[in-house]
Amino acid sequence: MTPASENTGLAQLRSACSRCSLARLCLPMGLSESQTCRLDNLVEPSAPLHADDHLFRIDDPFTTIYAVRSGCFKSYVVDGEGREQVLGFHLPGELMGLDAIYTHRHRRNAVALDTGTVCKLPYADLTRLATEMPQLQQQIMRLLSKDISTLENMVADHTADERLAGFLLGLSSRYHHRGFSATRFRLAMPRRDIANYLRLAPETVSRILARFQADGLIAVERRDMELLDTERLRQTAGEAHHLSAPVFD
Amino acid sequence: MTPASENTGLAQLRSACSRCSLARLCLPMGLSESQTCRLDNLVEPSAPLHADDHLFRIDDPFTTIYAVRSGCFKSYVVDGEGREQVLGFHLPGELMGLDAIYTHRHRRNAVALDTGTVCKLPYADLTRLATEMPQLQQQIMRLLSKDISTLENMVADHTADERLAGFLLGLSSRYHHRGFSATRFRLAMPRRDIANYLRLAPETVSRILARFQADGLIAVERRDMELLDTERLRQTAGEAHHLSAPVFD
DNA sequence: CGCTATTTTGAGCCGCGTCAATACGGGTGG
DNA sequence: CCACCCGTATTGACGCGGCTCAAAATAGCG
Repeated sequence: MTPASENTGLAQLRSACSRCSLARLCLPMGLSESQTCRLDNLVEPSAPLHADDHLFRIDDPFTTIYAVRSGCFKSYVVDGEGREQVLGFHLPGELMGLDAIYTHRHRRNAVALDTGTVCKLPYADLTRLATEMPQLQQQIMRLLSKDISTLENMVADHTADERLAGFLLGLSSRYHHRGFSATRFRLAMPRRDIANYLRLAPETVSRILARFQADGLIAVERRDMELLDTERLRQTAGEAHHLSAPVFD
Repeated sequence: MTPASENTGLAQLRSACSRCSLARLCLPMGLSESQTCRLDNLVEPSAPLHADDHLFRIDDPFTTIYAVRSGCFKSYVVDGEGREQVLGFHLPGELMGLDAIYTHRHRRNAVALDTGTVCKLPYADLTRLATEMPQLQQQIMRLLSKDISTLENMVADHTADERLAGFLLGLSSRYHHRGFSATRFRLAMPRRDIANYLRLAPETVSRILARFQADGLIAVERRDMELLDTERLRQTAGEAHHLSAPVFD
C-alpha cells in the first residue's frame, strides 16, 4: 500500500462527514462542502460499542459531543431512590451531550442499546471552529433549540394512549428520514425502557399496544412493529405528534 | 443640555447592560466590561408593558430575543382543543424566545403577568457579534443548554407534592439570586397558572398548599407566600429540587 | 432442554381530576 | 360607608386512568 492510499484510507477512517449518508440530518446540515471538510478534521470515529457499553456517565467532565453513526443509544438519569429515568433514544445522525454545555459535566448517562458506533466531536475545537464559521454556529444553536422544542412537547400532560401513539409516530418519522420504512421497524429498546421514557408502567404499554392491535392500528410482535393505520394513529396522538426525542421534521 | 450629556443620556436609555444590576444573571454573564459595552449597542429597551400585553405569539416571525428587565412574564401554548399550557414563568434577567431559533418562528406565546419591561436583542445582530466574541457565543450556548436541563427536570413524573414543593423552592432560589428574600415573596401568577404549569388541577394546588400550611411547611395567604421550613420542603420535593424554569444555581 | 429475562394478562386500589358548591376579596356605584 | 358583583380561591364528594402486586405465557440462550 502506498503512502498516498494510506492517507486516503486514514482520512476515510478519520470520519469523512463529507461522505457520510447522515450528513443532511447531522451537524453538517446546511454546511457547504468545503465547510464540511473542515469539520471532518475534528471528528474522531469510535470503536464499535456493544449493548450496555456506556459512552459517558453523569458527572463525567464534558469534553466531547457524540453523534450516533449506527445503532441506537439511550440516555437516562438515576434518581436518589435508584430509579432509572429514560430521557431519550438516539438514532443515527442525532447528537448526545448537548445539555452538558452549561455545567461542563454530563447530566445524563448514555448507553448503547445494541451494537453501534459514534463520532466524537471535541467541544472546544467545535466552538473554536464555530467562531470562524457562522453557519456551524447557527447549526449548533439550531440543534440546541430543537432539543428545547422536543422537551417542551414531552412536558405536556398527555394520556397514555396519546403518548404511545405519538412515540410510534415519532419513531416512524425518524426511521423514514434515515431511508428506512416508515411503517415497519424493529424496536431497539425493551418495553421497560419505552414505558419509562413515556412515564408509564410497562404493563400499561403492553395493554395499550394490545388494544391498538385489536383496533387495527398496528401489528406488533415483541420488537417487530408495523403501523397499519397511521391516520387514526395520528388522531389518537392528538397534540403528541412526535413524542420521541429528538424530533426531525 | 450639551450634545455630550445628551449622548450619555441616550446611551443609558439605550440599555447599558454594563450598568444593569441583572448583568451577572443575564446574557452579559462572564463577559468583560468592554465586551458588555459591545452588547449594549444591540440592546433596545421596551416601553413599559402591562398585564395581558403580549410580547410575541406563536408563529410570529422570530427576529428578537427578549430579556426580562422587570416584572414577571408567562410563556404558554394553546393546543388544538383550545386548552392553555403554561411552559414557564420568566423573572428579571431571564431570556425568552430561545426555542424559536430552530424554526425561525416563535413556538410559544409570551405575556406580561403584571407591569414590566424587557430588553430586545435582535437575533441576527447577536449571532454576528457572537462570531466575533467567543465568550458571547459560549454564553448563548450555555443558556440554551441550561434550558434543556431545566426541561429535563420537568419531564420526570413527580407526584403533586413533589412538584409543588419543587416549584416553591425554585421560585425562592430565583428571588434570592435577585436580591429578594428567599423565604417571603409574592406570587405573580394566579393558582390556575401555577396548576397548569405543574400539570395539576387548580383544586389540587389549593389542597396541597393547605396541607403544607397545616404541616407548618409554609404560611400562605392568597398571593403572599412564606416558606417556614425549607429543609422539610426540600425533603418533600425529593428530586424536584428546582421545578421552576429556568433554573439558576 | 431447563433457566432466566421479557412480555402479557388479571385483580384491586389510590392519586388526582372532575364537578359542584361555598367563601373570600377587591372594585364599583349608590 | 355599605351593598352588590364578579373573578379567584377553597372545600367536599365522587369517579376513573393508570399504578401496584401477582402470576402466567413466551422467547432467547447456554
